Amino acid sequence: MVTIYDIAKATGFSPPSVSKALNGTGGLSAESREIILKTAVEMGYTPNMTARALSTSRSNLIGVIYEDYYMLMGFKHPLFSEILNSFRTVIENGGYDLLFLSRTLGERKMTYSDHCRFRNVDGVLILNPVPGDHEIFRLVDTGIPCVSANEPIAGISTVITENISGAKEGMDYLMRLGHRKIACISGPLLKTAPAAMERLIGYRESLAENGIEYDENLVEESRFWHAQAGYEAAVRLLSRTTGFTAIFAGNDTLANGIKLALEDNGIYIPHDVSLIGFDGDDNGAFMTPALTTMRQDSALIGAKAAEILIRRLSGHLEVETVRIPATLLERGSCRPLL
Amino acid sequence: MVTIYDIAKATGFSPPSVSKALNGTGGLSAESREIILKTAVEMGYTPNMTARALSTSRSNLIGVIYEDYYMLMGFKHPLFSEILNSFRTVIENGGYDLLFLSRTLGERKMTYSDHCRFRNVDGVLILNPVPGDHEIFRLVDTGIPCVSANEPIAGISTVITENISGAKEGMDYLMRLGHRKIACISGPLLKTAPAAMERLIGYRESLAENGIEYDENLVEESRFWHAQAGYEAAVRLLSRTTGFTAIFAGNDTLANGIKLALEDNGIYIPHDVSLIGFDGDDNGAFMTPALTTMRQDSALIGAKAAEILIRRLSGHLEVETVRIPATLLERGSCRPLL
DNA sequence: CTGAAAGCGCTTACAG
DNA sequence: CTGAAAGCGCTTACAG
Repeated sequence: MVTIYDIAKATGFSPPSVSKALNGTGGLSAESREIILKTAVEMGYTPNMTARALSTSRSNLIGVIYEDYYMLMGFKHPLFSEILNSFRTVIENGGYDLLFLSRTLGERKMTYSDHCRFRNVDGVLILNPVPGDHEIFRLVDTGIPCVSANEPIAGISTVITENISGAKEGMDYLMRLGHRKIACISGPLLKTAPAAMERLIGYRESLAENGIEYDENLVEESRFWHAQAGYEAAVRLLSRTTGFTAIFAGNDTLANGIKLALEDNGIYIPHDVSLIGFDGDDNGAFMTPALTTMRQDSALIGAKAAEILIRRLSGHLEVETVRIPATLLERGSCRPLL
Repeated sequence: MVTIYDIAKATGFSPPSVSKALNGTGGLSAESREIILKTAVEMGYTPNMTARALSTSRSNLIGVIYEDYYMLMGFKHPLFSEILNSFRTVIENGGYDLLFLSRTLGERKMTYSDHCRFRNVDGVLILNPVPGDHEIFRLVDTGIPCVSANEPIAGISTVITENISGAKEGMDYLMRLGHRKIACISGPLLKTAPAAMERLIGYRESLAENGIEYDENLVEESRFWHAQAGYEAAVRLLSRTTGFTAIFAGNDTLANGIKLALEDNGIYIPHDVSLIGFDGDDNGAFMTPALTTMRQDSALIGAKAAEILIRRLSGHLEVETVRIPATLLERGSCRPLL
């Protein structure tokens, strides 16, 4: 392994001068720098980030909190994995590496903030925490630069989908197709993970604007976000009423479960009932008919989060909440009412 | 930030003694150790891995090569993401953290092996490389401990699905249902990523064992692994012949494209043609009918790969190839022939 | 059982 | 413009 001492010896300069040449810092004559850089390349020098991190206390490491408590799919999660993809691309272009934060180190328990100190992490992306986890707040309180994706957290910047207007837009689409009796099967209505609540607000706003009275008989809350929960919620809805021509689902996975429940009751999509989802999962394209849905721009969310965090790390302290619009992805699960 | 010097000062011991107590190394009286450990807890000490890594040249960092050149889904990839999930769990339990290896550092190009040196990575999981990438071989040649998942690489341990017998088992299932004219739409037949070839071998073995002649008219190679490629391959197949009652697909995503192509030609599954996939993607459960498939045990693959790498890092040098069986996942896309 | 010394590879003031 | 000194927090021989 070649070090700056080797380069110093080879060129006759001192280690600090080699360091300055390599980093482009400090005053150094252009020729000196050129000689040093050339020699470094010739000798196949690779900087040792561990040493640099120890002396500068900057690691260029970004911690990621990715737990996926609700879907238990981990990296398979259709939405968060996509956010992570684009986050990774942008953050790597910025010269940072990703490191997953966990609460254990071998057998030992540790906190996120322990892990950050342990690895000297520069900043954190809070992507997929356990909802309501107090450790997140404690981490934020340590003052380490954090950014959150798709979940608002007090005191730090957040990038999140325009859930309210997105849901409203999906409802407006159903309205344009002539639907008036529209059921809603929402995700779990938690304050700590407000997407479901926000989408329900959008549902109600659209009803109100279209002069339709809110009917709580048509609204059902699912217990989780997965397909099975959607199925069960749809069964509960159907046990009360079938007086609807369309269903607005809290997300795509729920929508799939809902579709199966309807089919088990002889109700077919889109012939008997129209169905719209939220997210734009790839899964929806595999359904027959393919699922019409409000697509979240996960790639943009991840990229924005990375940009904000990089800016934050270079001293930009302003806290901001960026809302990303959802867009209608028309496929085959909604039909116009005659 | 509290260091071992602070603990040394507080307890009256020397820094080396504190280090020994913390690491459980070297001779130290039980009482001394106890005092030191207790003080460490009281003072809220967290070890600084950067410093430790610099002095021991072990980072407890595992590099991951995850490129996904063929599906371009990144972490959304249904198979590799699942392998990564279980790998992450086991590797973290072993006291290691994950770090993604890339070929760029900010604007600078770098090799995987540069990145490993840069971060002082202890070992590498080769999960999802660009097929045929020479850099992989160069990395392996550096002697850094590597393990590969789902792709055999000379000189290092590999964990990989039993593609041949898995494919054969899927075919045998179709045979048991009475099918004799079975088409095959394989994935890209590359030597550098042999899954498709192995599954085709299984297809042929089953034919042979059942006394059926191989008919190349019934076999079509798709250009990629995604649904669109499956669609196109199915169109090519249909332009030649419709004389088959079942299709064996190279993977689940292809199967979905194949299904759409058949439907566009008025051929329905499973009524007119039975269809079996390979992988066990969640997507298959969203199809109507749900896709029958040979399920790869991704969770086991990832866990095994992590165990092997951990053993390798503790000095176990033996190179092994572990084959994991695929299992039949019966859903609704195959029907018995009367 | 315990500690003084040196070192891991780099950077940061500081002095010239 | 250039370099000698000290330090980042830890561990590893080595000596007592």
